[in-house]
Amino acid sequence: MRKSKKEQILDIAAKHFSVHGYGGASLEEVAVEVGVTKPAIYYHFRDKSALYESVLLGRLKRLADTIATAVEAIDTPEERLRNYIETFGSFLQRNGCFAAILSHEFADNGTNMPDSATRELARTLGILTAILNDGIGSGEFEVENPMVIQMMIVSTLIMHQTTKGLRKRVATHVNGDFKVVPEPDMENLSKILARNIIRAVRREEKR
Amino acid sequence: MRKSKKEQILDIAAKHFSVHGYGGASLEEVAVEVGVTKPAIYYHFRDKSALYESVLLGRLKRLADTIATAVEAIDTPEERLRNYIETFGSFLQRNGCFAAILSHEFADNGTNMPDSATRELARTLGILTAILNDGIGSGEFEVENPMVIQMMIVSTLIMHQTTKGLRKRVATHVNGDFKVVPEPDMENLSKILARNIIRAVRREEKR
DNA sequence: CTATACTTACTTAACGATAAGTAAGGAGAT
DNA sequence: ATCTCCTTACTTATCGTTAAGTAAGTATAG
Repeated sequence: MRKSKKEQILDIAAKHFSVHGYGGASLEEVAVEVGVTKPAIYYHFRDKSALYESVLLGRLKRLADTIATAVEAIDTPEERLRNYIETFGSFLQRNGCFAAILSHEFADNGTNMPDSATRELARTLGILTAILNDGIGSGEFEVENPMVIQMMIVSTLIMHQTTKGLRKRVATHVNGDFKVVPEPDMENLSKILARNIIRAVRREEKR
Repeated sequence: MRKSKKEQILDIAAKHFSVHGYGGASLEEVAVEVGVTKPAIYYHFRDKSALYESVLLGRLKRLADTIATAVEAIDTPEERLRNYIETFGSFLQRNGCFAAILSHEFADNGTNMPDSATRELARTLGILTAILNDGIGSGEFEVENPMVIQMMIVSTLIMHQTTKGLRKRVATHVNGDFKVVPEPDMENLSKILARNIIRAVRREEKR
């Protein structure tokens, strides 16, 4: 069965928000790509911010749910941490526009984020905090400041996805004589990141 | 001696670009805050993109220079890596608007970045790549993919600076029963980050 | 079975605000 | 008299948003 106009608007809008951010996205352009006129959007959504909230909140809810169910079955903090990072990464990969939307939101310091969205974000980050605290409590982890580990994980995953084009341009100017390492795809990145994070938090005496 | 109008425009524009990004910043608002009219900006700069390039390039050049001179005197890869991260961090702290401008640029995938700017960014990142490769060559480091380490460092430093307000809002919704760790300031963050990164890249056998 | 009433899902047209950019002119110093 | 550094006044384009109208479908009453 074909998608309803409302679903199409949500999909196309997500794409435009991810490329241009909330302020930069044009409802006119969204409407044209959907094949309707601009006021048709206003029939389905109260205003631009309501459309944005709908786009953002759905993805944030699914992210938190996906991670929560993926992580709950696992026993050891180390494996839960690994799973958290890899699940986060594969979610970003499966939901193409999502990382870029978050990226814009971070750059804007959350100016256009409704409270409902920060709530879901808090849920996602809370799971990570719990994992880290578990590991610290059991003596498996040694963490100076969990927030720093959070930033290392979340910002790396999101930035990797978002800055793909920019990195390609930057690589043009690299005049190193060393071999260029191939760009990891999202799945590889999250696995490598997970290993690096675990090396950083694992207790020294245990190694 | 007082600042010239041109310097004032550059300063105020940097602030506006950092808050709203390239597309979101209004030259009218910049002009009002400087105390001139909009065409006065066009007297000093060809157009909006030229003003932006001037703002961005100056900072990127100083960043690369600052890091290059800070790092060159140091011998061991580990200490050079630590110094790179801490110098990067303190530069971001001293240049308030810079992290947010970069953050917007990353979110936009470098759409508004002139080639001159990607060149300087490549210089900054090239120094880091060289340090990592040195450490790998001498057997002190064990790195799966240097690009991942790069992302972990750069994105964490920038995101920490940029998302301060958002993190505060998110923290409101955290319903954990564990004690809340105090937010590290930029100096502490870069020190903690440096220690974490070094734990991640230091060779296992050497520990 | 059909006329009436109402809803759904839009379109056309236009509003006020604001954006980047420009042409022309003027004040003040050299 | 000319150069520097602006201002006034404007154009063109686009933005989010709203008002008003309409074709098509559905539920209901007679």
